[in-house]
Amino acid sequence: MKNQNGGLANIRVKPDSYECTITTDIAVFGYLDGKLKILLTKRSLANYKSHWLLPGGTMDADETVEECAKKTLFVLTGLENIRCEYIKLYSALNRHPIKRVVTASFCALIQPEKHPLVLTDNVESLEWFSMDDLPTHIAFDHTHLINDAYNFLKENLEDKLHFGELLPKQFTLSELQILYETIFEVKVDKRNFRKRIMQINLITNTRKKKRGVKGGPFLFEYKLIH
Amino acid sequence: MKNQNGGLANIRVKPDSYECTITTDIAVFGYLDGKLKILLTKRSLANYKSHWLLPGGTMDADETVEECAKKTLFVLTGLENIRCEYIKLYSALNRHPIKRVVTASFCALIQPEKHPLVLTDNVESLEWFSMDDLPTHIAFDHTHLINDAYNFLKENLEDKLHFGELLPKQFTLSELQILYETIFEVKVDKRNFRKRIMQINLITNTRKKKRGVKGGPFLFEYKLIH
DNA sequence: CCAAAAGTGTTCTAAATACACCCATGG
DNA sequence: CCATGGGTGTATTTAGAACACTTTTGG
Repeated sequence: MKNQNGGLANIRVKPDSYECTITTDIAVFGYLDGKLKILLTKRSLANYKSHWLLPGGTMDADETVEECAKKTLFVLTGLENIRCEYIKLYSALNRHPIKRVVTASFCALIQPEKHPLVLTDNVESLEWFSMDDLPTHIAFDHTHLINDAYNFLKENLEDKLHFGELLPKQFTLSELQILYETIFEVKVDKRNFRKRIMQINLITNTRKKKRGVKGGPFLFEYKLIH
Repeated sequence: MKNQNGGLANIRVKPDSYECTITTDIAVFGYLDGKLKILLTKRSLANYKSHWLLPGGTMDADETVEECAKKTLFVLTGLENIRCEYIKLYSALNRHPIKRVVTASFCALIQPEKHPLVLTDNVESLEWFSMDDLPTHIAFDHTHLINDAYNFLKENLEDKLHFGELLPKQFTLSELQILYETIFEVKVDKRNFRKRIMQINLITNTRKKKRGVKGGPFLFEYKLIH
């Protein structure tokens, strides 16, 4: 029990108090080639050079952690206007080999086809990895961050079943079901899945049929406003 | 979109990067006089002097946010060996009138009778407040932190119904039910409540009867190991 | 026309809810 | 002995799970 210096807790402006680098990392998930993928960057700097890691960076004085996560994502990947959700905070002491760093992690869902990546010299490389085939060399504690993000994604989807960003604007119920089964690694009954998804009342039948597919399935889309 | 300086995101050791004060605040809930209460401290320093706020303080270089929350709680209130859970992170720019501060908030449940408070000169005052009768002058954005903590508490209890720390080791089912009804501000059916709580299989009937109460109710306690 | 995928309804089971009386104890 | 609170079971409703056949379309 250190630092019992009187009133420490209330002194939020104490000039000599410890200050810490805050970083953000963002787990961007996409659905590609029938697989759930995550976007990783290849590190070009010392400490874990050429290891893969989540896109992330240090927070500046004039931005919230969420703004930082979005800005960093743009700088590193060109991705813009992405909705992201805060996951959790990592404050263990040994996270970075050289310097103490506290990290806020975020999660985002996008449709890779609609969001082309832009490779800049800010990263050595940029790639979508299948969740079941992640690279072996991952920097820092990002293996944990990735797993935590995947679990967060599953919990959130299970509650809300809002996959909107992972699919094209219009999609068939089979496509939605396959996405569900891919993410959760389960098989579900078609009728029960449809009953459940329609009950949630988030998607609507456009009455248009998708051409080029046997059976002539209807196209659905997410309802506006929520 | 500022700070597009190359490789910023990967440079976690960049020497001139912004560093920020991190603080923790902890919402300690207790059940006293039939009401759910929260422990607040009275601020003795400039900026919101004599306003009430959650016990909190700045994180040091050698501690995680959770360690900081526990240490600070001890320093300010004498409370020790309290289990606490991380709630969320606050990083808005205007949270403190003078200095940028990023705060991690925590939640804890204790039984006030078992944990006497120790008033030191670290705080001006220290008091349990009913959740439905909070003081009017609350410092910083702690009104939000308090509400967020209360909602967090409710969500967690609803899932797990683990009130262990809020009651004496042994308690009657009526006491447990009244606590439930107090926290959630609802009335529930006695038989259904009992069915549900016994189904969860977290508490066990000691077969001892509580004396001094009409009807001679049995005393229950939480099972060990979980 | 036929193979492949889409669409659709009912039964069964489990969980949640509504509801009323008798029993034990303290005073 | 009586007033107060404690203890208990059943019937109903609702949500989730299991399950098979017909229709539409592409090739």
